[in-house]
Amino acid sequence: MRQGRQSLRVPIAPENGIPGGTMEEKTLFDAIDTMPNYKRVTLVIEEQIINGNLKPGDALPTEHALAEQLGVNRSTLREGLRALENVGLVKRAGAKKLIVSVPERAEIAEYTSRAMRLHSVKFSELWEMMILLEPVAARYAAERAPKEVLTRLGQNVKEMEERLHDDATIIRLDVEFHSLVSQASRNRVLVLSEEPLGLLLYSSTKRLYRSSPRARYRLLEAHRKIYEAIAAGNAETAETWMRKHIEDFKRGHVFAGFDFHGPVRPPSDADG
Amino acid sequence: MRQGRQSLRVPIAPENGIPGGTMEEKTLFDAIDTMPNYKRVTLVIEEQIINGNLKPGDALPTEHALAEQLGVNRSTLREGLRALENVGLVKRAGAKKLIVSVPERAEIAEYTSRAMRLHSVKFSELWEMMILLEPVAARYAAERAPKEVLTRLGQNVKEMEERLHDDATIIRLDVEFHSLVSQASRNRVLVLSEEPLGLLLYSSTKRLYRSSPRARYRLLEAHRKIYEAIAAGNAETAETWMRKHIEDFKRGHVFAGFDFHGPVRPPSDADG
DNA sequence: ACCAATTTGTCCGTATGTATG
DNA sequence: TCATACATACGGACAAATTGG
Repeated sequence: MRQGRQSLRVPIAPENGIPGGTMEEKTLFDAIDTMPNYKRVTLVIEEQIINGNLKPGDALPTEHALAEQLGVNRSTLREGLRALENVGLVKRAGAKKLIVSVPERAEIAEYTSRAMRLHSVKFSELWEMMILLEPVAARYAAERAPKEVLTRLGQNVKEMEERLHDDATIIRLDVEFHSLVSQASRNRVLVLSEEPLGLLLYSSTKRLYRSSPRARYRLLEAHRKIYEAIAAGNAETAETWMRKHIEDFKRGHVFAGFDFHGPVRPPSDADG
Repeated sequence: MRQGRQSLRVPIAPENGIPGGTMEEKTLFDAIDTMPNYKRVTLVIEEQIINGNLKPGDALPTEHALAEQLGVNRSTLREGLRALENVGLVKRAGAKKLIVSVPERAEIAEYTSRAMRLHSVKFSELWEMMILLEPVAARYAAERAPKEVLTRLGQNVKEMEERLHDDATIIRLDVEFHSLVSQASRNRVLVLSEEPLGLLLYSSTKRLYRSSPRARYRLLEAHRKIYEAIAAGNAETAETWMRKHIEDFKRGHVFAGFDFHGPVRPPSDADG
């Protein structure tokens, strides 16, 4: 294959004179590459981003220019770009040009939660992680929460008070609350580990609050206590309440008849 | 744009009669879409995978067939496919056909660790997460380790004994050891959260063992103790030793003159 | 082991809507 | 307003590799 003879002029892209065959005549030139050019495009650009030659915010050359520089056709180049785009390493800035970017929290969380769902992780696995992360996040939050996150946390609680009977909203707020707590911990690794959990639980949580009318009051009360503890800088209390909250969540889950050791349900239908 | 008038024949792909403008003349047709077709291709296929209509292992139709079904040009379809390929949702099965797949542990870890690195997370953030996850992983491992993982753990320790002075190897084994412990915990969420940490620490760990000759002995000793505790089913001991191990790691790191609150270094040079 | 059909990888040329100057 | 540049999208083409007889 490869009609146009010009291959990528990149460090590791040999001219590939020997068509990647299945046999080896000599062990001299043992085995190598044969990687579609579109993939090489992805790799070289990715590399430039990772090693810092291309920094987030930098605008990429036009497709035409890039294609010419790399010595591939624009179609080929585009295939390579799409791959990067989908991973969040490049992004459109104004319909026109592409800029280098860093995958954002939300994207990462979505990617991870999807992966977990596809692996059919069990509710128990998820919960074990929650009971581990959330209380500590609350503790750190009480110790270090930035003012603006604290403010948003307060708004979150208030909004939940006001819209306590709007199912879709309280679940969104619930996920957001926990995300905010982790953000308040000022530990981005913690945030990136916590956020996918909320997304994964989205659907089962929805079913929970639909089936148990009193659950939402307990939810609100817990959030309020946790928020107050964090706002007061009381690490112990924040952690303790969060732990209770997570344990309560499990009880509610089991009580509502869900299988603790069953797989987390896919978000299937009606999850706007 | 969009020369060929035929848009995707998918649930949520409206014929898009109104060119996506920036103004709205009526609130009647409020706002929507205007999404490149290649992206829709990505989304529809992704959706089919997530909701289970396409199961891992299933072979996708040929590009020609797919393009026809979706009503787009093959080039467009390919762009959409590349995006999926890069995220691990589809994969090549023998140069010819694409099969649906689930992103594997390794891929997910790589993606996540790259994202964390691009976010310039600090060593302190990483370490806080380690001191949280690793001891618990060790505890669970002691309680539930499957035999084969236990075996691999033993092999890991033995191999480290034998190749204690091969820098590249001990670091690989170190990362592997912790990954194995998390796998032994039988909690895949834990695994997916733990693995990226090891990858991120790769480079700084390497520098650590180069600069501190005695560190590797402490490393081996700790791994041995942890392994024995896990093998004996002694949860307390396993957890305790792991905690010591992680704290020791921090001490070594600081002692070697690294900035605890500095960013984790990029893997830059020489990281085979 | 060879041939024929299929499929992928790659390229070219072109049309069109949109944004920028 | 108009011209230009650029991204999206299409159609057609062909070489190489695979697959099935």
